[in-house]
Amino acid sequence: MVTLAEVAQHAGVSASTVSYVLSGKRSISMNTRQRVEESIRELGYHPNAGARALASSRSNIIALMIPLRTDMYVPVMMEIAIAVATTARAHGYDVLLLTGEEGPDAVRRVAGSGLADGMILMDVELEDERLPLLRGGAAPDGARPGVPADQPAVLIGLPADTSGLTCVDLDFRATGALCVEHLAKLGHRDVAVIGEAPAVYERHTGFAERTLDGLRSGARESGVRLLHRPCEGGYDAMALTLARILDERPDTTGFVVQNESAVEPLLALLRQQGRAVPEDVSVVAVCPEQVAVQASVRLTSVAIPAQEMGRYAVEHLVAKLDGRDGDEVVLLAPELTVRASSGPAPSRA
Amino acid sequence: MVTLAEVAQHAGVSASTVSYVLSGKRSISMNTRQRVEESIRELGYHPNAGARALASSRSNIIALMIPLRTDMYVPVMMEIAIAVATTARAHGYDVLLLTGEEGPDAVRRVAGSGLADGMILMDVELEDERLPLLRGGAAPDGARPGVPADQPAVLIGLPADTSGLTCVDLDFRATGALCVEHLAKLGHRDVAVIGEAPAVYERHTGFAERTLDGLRSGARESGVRLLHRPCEGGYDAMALTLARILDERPDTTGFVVQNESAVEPLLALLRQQGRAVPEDVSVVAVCPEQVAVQASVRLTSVAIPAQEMGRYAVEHLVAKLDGRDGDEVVLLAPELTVRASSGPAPSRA
DNA sequence: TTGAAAGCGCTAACAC
DNA sequence: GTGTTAGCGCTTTCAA
Repeated sequence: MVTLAEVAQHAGVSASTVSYVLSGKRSISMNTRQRVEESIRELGYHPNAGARALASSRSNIIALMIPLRTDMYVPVMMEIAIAVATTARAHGYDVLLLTGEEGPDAVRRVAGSGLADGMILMDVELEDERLPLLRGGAAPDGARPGVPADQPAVLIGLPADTSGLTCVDLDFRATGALCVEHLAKLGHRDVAVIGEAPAVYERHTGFAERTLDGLRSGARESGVRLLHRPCEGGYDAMALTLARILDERPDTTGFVVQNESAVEPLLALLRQQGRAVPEDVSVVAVCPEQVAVQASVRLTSVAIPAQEMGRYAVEHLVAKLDGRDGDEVVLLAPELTVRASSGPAPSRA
Repeated sequence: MVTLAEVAQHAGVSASTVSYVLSGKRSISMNTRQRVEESIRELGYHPNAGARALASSRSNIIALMIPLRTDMYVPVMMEIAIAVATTARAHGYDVLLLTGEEGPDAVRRVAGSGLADGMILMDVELEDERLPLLRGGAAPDGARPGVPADQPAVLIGLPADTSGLTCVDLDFRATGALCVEHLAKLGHRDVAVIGEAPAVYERHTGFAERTLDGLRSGARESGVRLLHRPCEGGYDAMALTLARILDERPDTTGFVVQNESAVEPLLALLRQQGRAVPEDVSVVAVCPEQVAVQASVRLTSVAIPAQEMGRYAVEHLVAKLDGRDGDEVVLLAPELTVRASSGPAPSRA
């Protein structure tokens, strides 16, 4: 293994000079810099991560905590993870992948061991157990043992109480409102919402409830009747859900879907029943762009900006680590793209 | 920050004793052990990862390199990643997430810096650029600069030349054979294969080509006529592909699909054309279990054992790191589950 | 069964 | 613009 000392010797300079060439923290003469860089290349030197972390108290690693379950938004998760990894690298950080499995312990472990300099949490619940560990130093009375004052973190998602936290998310409230408004403007009076699996609501994931809020208040304002039904993914579950909906509200002409794995089943079922999209019924989806354009009917949809969220999260975290940035809640504005699945409500029979 | 020295002082023992309590590398009296453990708990001590890595030359981190592109198998990737993370934790390792973006440089960087003790590579191409860096110490003439003799690694996927490498994968050749044989036994004589996107073949990803091999040799043996068409995901692409297939081989009654995002479109299109599944045509898929059971017709399929591959990869890697295991190629036997999408070929008109 | 002490490879004062 | 040096917190001989 090549060490910094060996590089220094090879280049005929001191160890610190090599270190400073690498970090750029002090000015180096043209000549010296070149000799050092040449030696580095020639010897194939790579700074030792452990030694660096020990000496500098910075690991240059960001931890990303992803949900263990895969009952929702798998492609979104993946896209976020990739965006996080890519953006992190661009800022000189590597990414440590944690699953939700360990829960709050993972936060303690990673923060306590200095494994990562900061963390990004996905799938945040409204009252998330991990949050107390992350909130800025305001410990009520004295330090809690084993809990560092303040672990720099960014949440992707919005908990109930955001004080002392930095969060990034799509504005799901506005998203919900936008969806009903679109349908209302087209003359739809009865709208059904096909939501995530019941489990998603039960664990009080913020985004699902906030979308519902937005849908409801939007419906109130535009005089639309709303019916909300959670739905497991897949064809069979969707068939049952749809039957129930049409049973309770036969006049339903608008659908808002927030469940990727219900999209295609819904379209297939509507086709089977002879309900044309968008002539008889309109469908608006909240889903990744790719799902919307690959569906059997190109879907009017609000895209989930996965990449953007991942990028934002990293950039805010890096800013925080550099002391350039404080707590902040960023809600990305939803954008509704009209495609082939929504149109004017049919005139009543 | 709590250090080992502080714990030692608190417990009234030496630093090395605390270290040995933690590592279990030498026997400690009941009494001492308990005092130390008590101090650790009381002070909320977490060993510093950097210091540990520096002193022991082991980071206890496994690097996982995932593909950057998301043109295929997203849920599979995700499932593997989660399985890797979970299994790694169970063995005391954390997981560093690398994207394919950096290519071979990532291997050099991670290996050279001692950031990770070993790596797991996904999406391996037949002639992968990263492989020369991983192959066991057999450098032809002298060491190559910057390349450690042997970076412990496990591939998920199979390159053309597996010498000096450890690999885990589904036996895609057998998978292909199994699929045609199933259809052949049911009396199908014309089978069409709907494959991955052309890009997947162009970059010579092993699994796609090996599946095709298996399909072809299976077809030869059972006297089945085979037509293979790559296909981008989505409804429109599938429509075109299907039209071409039925144009060239109107008697096609069997389909093998190896492209998740073509499955549902195919089923919808067949329905639209009045071809009943499985009465008129049979469909066999190579896809994750979840996709098969959630489809609009429950699919006869060969499952992609994502979890199992992830787990295997970690366990082999850990064994290697402990010097318990050498190079090895493990091919998991495919299992075909018969569901509702395949049945006897219709008698010829 | 335990302690003392020498590093691991690097960073960042401090000195010139 | 460059060199010297004292740690960073842990592991692991060596010695008792």
